[in-house]
Amino acid sequence: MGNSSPGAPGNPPRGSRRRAEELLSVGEVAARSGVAVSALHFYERKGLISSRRDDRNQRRYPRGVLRRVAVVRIAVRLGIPLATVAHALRRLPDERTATAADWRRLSADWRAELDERIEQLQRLRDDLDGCIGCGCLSLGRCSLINPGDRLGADGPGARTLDVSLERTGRGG
Amino acid sequence: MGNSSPGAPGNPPRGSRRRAEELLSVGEVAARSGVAVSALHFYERKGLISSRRDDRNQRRYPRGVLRRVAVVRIAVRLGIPLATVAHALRRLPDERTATAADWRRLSADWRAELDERIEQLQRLRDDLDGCIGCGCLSLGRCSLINPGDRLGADGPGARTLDVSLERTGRGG
DNA sequence: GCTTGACCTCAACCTCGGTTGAGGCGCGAG
DNA sequence: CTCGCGCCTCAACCGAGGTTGAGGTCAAGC
Repeated sequence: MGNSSPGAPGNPPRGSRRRAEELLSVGEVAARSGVAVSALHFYERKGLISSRRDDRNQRRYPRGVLRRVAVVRIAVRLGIPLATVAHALRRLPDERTATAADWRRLSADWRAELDERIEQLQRLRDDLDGCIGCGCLSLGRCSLINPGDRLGADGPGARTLDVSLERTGRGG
Repeated sequence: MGNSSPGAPGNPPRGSRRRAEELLSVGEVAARSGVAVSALHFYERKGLISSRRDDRNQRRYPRGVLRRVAVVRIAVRLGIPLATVAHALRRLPDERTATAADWRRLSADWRAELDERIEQLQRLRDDLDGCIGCGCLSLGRCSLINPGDRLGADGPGARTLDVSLERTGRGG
């Protein structure tokens, strides 16, 4: 990132002053969105955005792409996997630039996700608070942990640390 | 995971009934903590836990390792990088099994981290709420996004989407 | 006395969200 | 004419957090 000035000296909208319908080059999108060109390519491969090509095979984006990119960045920050975002965005028309209702649906969905994640963290925090209170991340009593330490001195073992919350979803 | 029954038929605490000072085999730690053996090896490589070896070169863990593992799992769920956790845990004595004060310090630190992360998500949520209200993830007005879409029709470009929050810390 | 099972090591592979680099095209400026 | 840049493609790599597999040791059990 951090190359030339805006306005892209060289090629983009040859012989026209900027207009509402104007198409953006990848560099312009990068500059305006703050997202690296490489990331835009990546998003395109992942089906998060799409482009037409001009006579020189260069990507041309309708301005609506800025919204999409913004949405993608937000989703990433919310911890939503790109595949999920791609799925959601695929229901939007490529060209229609998406209606208010489209975005409303997405943002409402993510709001729910966010709520859930916040709640999980808050539960975790409350548990942690209990532990600070007792001063030991108290095994055996603590709701965060409950392996067989003091408790299971000889018991039938295999208590997992599983503390509700399954959203980490790793393991490949 | 999900192999044999607890008690590890084969080798572990040969010829002794379980006692408080007893050392655990890696399989036992795995069973009791719910963490895969491979992950325990991994944690050891990363300096999160440590083991002694018995006469057969097999890992033997003091029971305190269960606490450490629990703490590691919690930290992972909090989104704290293992390197950070390792750093924190390195200040604890390997053998001393850690005092209440040790854990208190850690949990207080992480509580602060957690608070911060919760706040970030809440800010995000509030912003998202505004967007649901206006129905468009409203570019140009929205505090989530502010690229040069309707606003910057010809302006000096390069508004990034940067929305406060730097803690995602990616980019390798 | 062979199999089974827990353990060992080391190396390779996985997903996710990208970045980096090599090699090439085409255009406009100097 | 050459330079530089904006773009193109494709492939490799990064770091995090592990998992998987190959190849070997050792003690117990049938």
